[in-house]
Amino acid sequence: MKDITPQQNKVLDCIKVYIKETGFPPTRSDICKEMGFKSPNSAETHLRALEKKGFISIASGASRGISIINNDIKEETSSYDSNEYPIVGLVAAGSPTLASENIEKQVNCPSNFFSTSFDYFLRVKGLSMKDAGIMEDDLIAVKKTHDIRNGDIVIARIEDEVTVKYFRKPADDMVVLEPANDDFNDIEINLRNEDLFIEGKYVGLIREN
Amino acid sequence: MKDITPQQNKVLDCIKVYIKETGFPPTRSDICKEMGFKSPNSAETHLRALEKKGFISIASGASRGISIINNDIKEETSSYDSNEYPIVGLVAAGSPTLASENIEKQVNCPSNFFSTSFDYFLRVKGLSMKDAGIMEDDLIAVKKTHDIRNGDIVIARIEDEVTVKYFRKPADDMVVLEPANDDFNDIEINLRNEDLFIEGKYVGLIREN
DNA sequence: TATTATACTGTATGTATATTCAGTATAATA
DNA sequence: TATTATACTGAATATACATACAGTATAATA
Repeated sequence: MKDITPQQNKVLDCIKVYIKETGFPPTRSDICKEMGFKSPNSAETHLRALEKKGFISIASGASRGISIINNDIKEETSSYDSNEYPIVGLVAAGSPTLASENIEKQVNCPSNFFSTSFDYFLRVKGLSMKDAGIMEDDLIAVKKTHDIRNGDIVIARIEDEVTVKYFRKPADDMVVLEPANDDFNDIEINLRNEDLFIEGKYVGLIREN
Repeated sequence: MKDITPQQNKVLDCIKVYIKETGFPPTRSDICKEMGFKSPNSAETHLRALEKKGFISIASGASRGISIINNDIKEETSSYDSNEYPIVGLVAAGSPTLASENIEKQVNCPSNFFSTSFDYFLRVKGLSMKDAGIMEDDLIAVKKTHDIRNGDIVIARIEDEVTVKYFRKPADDMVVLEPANDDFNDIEINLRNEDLFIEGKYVGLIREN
């Protein structure tokens, strides 16, 4: 993308405004009216410059054949910084895959809703994290990551069993998954014998009453 | 909005696709190519019908002057049905007013985020509702209402003290506010002697970790 | 110093395009 | 049964539009 001149930027803006207001691009003549030009060729040369620099494309022969080339990545994510996030059911057994059959529904949520970004929601089953304020049917926001520290609440999978627990690693070959409920016992995993997969990290919670 | 015929719907779709692909609306002739018509008047009459029924508007005299009229309410409410909601700090004493000095910040949140609509977020202080999974610093979504049932979690104010508790009304002149934590005691209010104001009802919760 | 990019006015022209008019035919409504 | 809406073909035409050509002027590059 080459540098745009202030005047070319004005023309580009005027095109964008025109499209927003009418639903279709302006003619050379329309641009002249907006910009105060007296010759359609003024618009034409600006359009050719904008095309050359990659800001627009011009359909040859077609009237109003201007289309804005959107290479502004910010634009797409900043204005409506909301996304559809899948809710995955935490079934007693099985990996919480994002395959459509496991997705309860999609919810709209601002992507900066929690200070940490996240990838999906998991519906909690069971009360093993009750004392951490995580109750049955709560939705926890999960960030897919392997950057886990002691004390983090993680979504872990042992064989086919998915669980939400506190993470602690007392030794290189050992992980302890601790519930936040006295009625449950710690899960000790010897990494030499057993397989442990960390699906992600708990970064936030949503509950509906 | 009148009924659209299947053929008119096809034409409308083809216009939408054309705009999506090119960035500008089609001519009558373009529509003919897409739809297989042999006369531009076929497109013209469909356009007039679509205009009459309110699906598009046609700019007279302009080439490619078709614009899609978006009266799809679903579209508007599902995509960007988001609002700014204030976060009010639950101070140990004082009403959680929406006056700006009490507003921690505004957060963007889809207004249909919880199945029940709500008016503001309250930042929780203390652990009196711990066993209900409401922890210190959680944000609870509050709906201003006086429609309270036994067992609802309410935001109540006694004199200048605001608190979140289970609501129970064993008699006409008595209200019991019950914590969800054995370390705390029930609050009994005799409505004849004491003033109780119900600020609203707890309808949802958000926690950030 | 010559060249190129920017920034315009002004005129001209072929064609792209909207739009009207004249028909034909079918199904739905009053 | 008459009327209206739908769904087309086919031709004609005024004009909306892109686009090229001929200039003028200034600032930036090579």
